[in-house]
Order: sequence, then structure tokens, then C-alpha cells
Amino acid sequence: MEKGISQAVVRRMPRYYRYLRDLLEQGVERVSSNELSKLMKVTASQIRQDLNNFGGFGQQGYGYNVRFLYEEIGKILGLDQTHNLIIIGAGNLGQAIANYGRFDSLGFVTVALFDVNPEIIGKEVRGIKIHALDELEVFCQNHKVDIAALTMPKQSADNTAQRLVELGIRAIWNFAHVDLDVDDESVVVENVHLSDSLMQLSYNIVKNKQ
Amino acid sequence: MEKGISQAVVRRMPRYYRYLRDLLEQGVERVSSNELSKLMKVTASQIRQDLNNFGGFGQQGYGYNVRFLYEEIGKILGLDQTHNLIIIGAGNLGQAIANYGRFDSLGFVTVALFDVNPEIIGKEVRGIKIHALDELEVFCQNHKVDIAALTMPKQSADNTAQRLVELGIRAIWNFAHVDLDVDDESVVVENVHLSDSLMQLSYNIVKNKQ
DNA sequence: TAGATTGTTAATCGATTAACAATC
DNA sequence: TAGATTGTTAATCGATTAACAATC
Repeated sequence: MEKGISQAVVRRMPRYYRYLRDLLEQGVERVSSNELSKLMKVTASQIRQDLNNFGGFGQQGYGYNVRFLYEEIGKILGLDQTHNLIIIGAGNLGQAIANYGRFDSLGFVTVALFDVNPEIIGKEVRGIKIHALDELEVFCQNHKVDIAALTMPKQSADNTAQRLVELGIRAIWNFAHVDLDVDDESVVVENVHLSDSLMQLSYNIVKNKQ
Repeated sequence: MEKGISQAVVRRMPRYYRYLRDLLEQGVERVSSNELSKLMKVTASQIRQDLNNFGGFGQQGYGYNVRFLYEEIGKILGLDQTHNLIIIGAGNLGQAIANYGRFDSLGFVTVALFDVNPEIIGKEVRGIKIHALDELEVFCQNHKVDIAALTMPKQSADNTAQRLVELGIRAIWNFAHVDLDVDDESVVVENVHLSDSLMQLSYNIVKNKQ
């Protein structure tokens, strides 16, 4: 359907979504690309171009209806459906994600955690059970699982990713800091390399100092 | 010094750094842009262009010395110096960062956590004390603090960022999902919007399904 | 209708890739 | 020296911005 939309555009959509929710909460009914551009510090041109990749959501002479646009972007981002999430690696980061309620309100529901540490297997995080990693196959065969968050050491990430692909997972949200080697085109991989981000920060500090 | 280098290039540097460390650990001494390009799945041209923004690290007919290049990129990223980090918001995510030993080995040392919750103030995470947020000013005046990680609810993020800027902090690593309004050009802001990343993932799942 | 603002085409800008002379 | 591979310039590609006709 919407083919060939660049990831540069896609990456900006959540940000629009965020600003529109704020406007909505403030009771603002309509917004022009110009007003939004001032708020978001991007060009009005970019906003109109970005949105028109997905359809004409505005009206000449009026602008955009905030609620309508908010909901449309929600649909574009797939937030109108529920995504079941499992978390592999129930360490601090895994538990942080499991505990983060906001993801639920966006439709991302954590259904299980997995770990290899016998001391935490069987325990619960916010009512969600920590399973043994060995049970991954059985669990995935018996539950609908859309997304797996990998919050585990990088040594076993590649192997686990492979198992997940074979189990027909749709997407991997990878926090392990390797670049996963997933050939299967139908599996979406999104990397969050926190240390890369910290290094970029550090680069900019050093640059600023000069 | 190195002026006008685009963030697109900077963002790729940590990735080079990662691959070079892997090569180093494997005992590889030299690598050509062509070999590296196959490994990293980028063009050799891009590698050479990227690196030459910072200087000529290679040698015609030979390629790049892995150890030398690794160390040079480390310097470019400011990893040859220690950065002191404070974490504001000692919830799951804050504690996950404090517990993550790898940052230490990159020279990012967590020196304190802050929170408003009296139940956790005074406790420790990996030997690092959780302070009352009220003590922020006193702490920063008495310790060298380079980076503040904001792992707190978005409601108070703007206000806290302002306090940090006034305290002369160098950089803010922002996990609160607002776009911080920091005017001061000398303060580096790096945003990590986990929910944005999850929405991008979700977009790509929906797109793939069609 | 007149004014406002979109949707969309055209122009510009920047980033990526290709090519090749320089040189180890 | 000959072969290999960089550093760098030129060509291409894609993304952003500007402009404006369409239209509410």
C-alpha cells in the first residue's frame, strides 16, 4: 500500500503524534502546518510533505483537525491494534520495560519475560511472569507474540534472534549491542544501542568544548 | 577544530568503533575499507569518506591498522577521558543504567542518582547513593558532573533540565519523552525516546504485513 | 467572495556512491 | 617495481525547502 516511504519520514511520525496529543490535551481543535512548525521547530513544508505521504489529512484554508490527524497517525503507526510483547532478559533493563506502563497505553502489552537465571525464574514483574528461556518455543506456540525485546547480553543475542525468527516472530526490538544478522526480510529489527547514543553525546561534548 | 561534520557521520562512528573492537579481539591486525564494508554492510566509499572527515588514518596499499583506527575513533568520541554521570530518576530505567557496567568501561562513570521518593532516598545501587533531588545543586557544586541522564517522568523533566543548565552541566541524556527546550547552545542534548522507537517498529510491522 | 492554507511540483541542498589519481 | 588501497574529487541520488496553483 503506502510503498517506498523513507524511514526518515517514518521516524518523524511518532514525534508528530506526541505533539498532537499535547495539543489535544490542551483542547486545541485545529492547527495549521505553520503553527505546528513553530512548535516543533521544523519547516511547515516538511510537515505537509511528510503527512502527504500517507494521504491528504488537511483542508485548504483551515489546516488540520487535531483529533482527526492524531488518530490517523495512530493508525499509520499501527497503534490501533494490540501488539503482544515478550522480553528476553529479565535484568534491570528488561524489568524497566516491563514496568513501564506507558507502552501499554500505546497498545504494546508485555505478556512474558524470559531469563536463564534460576533465581528469578518463576517470579513476577508487575504481574508478568518470568519464564525459563527454555520455554520460549512452547510459549510462542501457545500464545500470539508479535514483538520480542532483547535485553540480554550480546553473546546469546544472535542465537536467540535465530530461534525467534524460526518461531515466526514479527519484530525484534534489540537492546543487545550487536547488529543482529537476521536475513528474513519479513522480520523487522529495530536497534536501540544505548552506548552508541552515549558516545554520540560524548563526541558532541568534546566538540563543544573547543 | 573538526568543524561542520554532520551528525549522520557522527552517528556512524560508534558502530565503526564496535566493529573494530570485535576485529581487535579476534586478533585481526589490518583491515581494508572493502573488507570492513562487507562486514558492516555499508559501502567502502562511505567508510573512507567518513573516516577522512577526521583525518587520514589509513595507508595506501595497506588499509587501516585495526588497533590504531580503534584508538583514534575512541579519541574522536571522547572515550579517552572520563565523564561523570548523574542519573535523575532512580526508577527502573535509572537503576538499569546505573547497573550497566559497560558504560564504565567506556569512561562513563555514574557518581550519583537522584529521586524524589523518600522510600528509596539514601539507598544504594551498585554502591552508588540515591540522593534527594533537593540536593542536586549542592552536589553539583561539590562534584564534577558532566552528563545528567533524565530517567524521570516528563512532567518535571523541563524544570529539572533548566536547573541543570544553570548548574553548568555539559550534556543531558534525555529519556523522558518530551523534547527538552534547552536554549543554551553549549549544552548537548541527546534524546532517547524509547516509545518513538517502538512506534517505528510497529509501523514497519504493519507495512510488512501488507 | 476573499483570505487562508493545503497539496504538490519544482528548486535546492546535503549525503551517498562512484571513479580515479596519488602513493604506500 | 607492480599491486593494492587509500584520499579525494566528481557524479548521483535522495531528502528538504521553496513556491504556487488548487480549493476550502
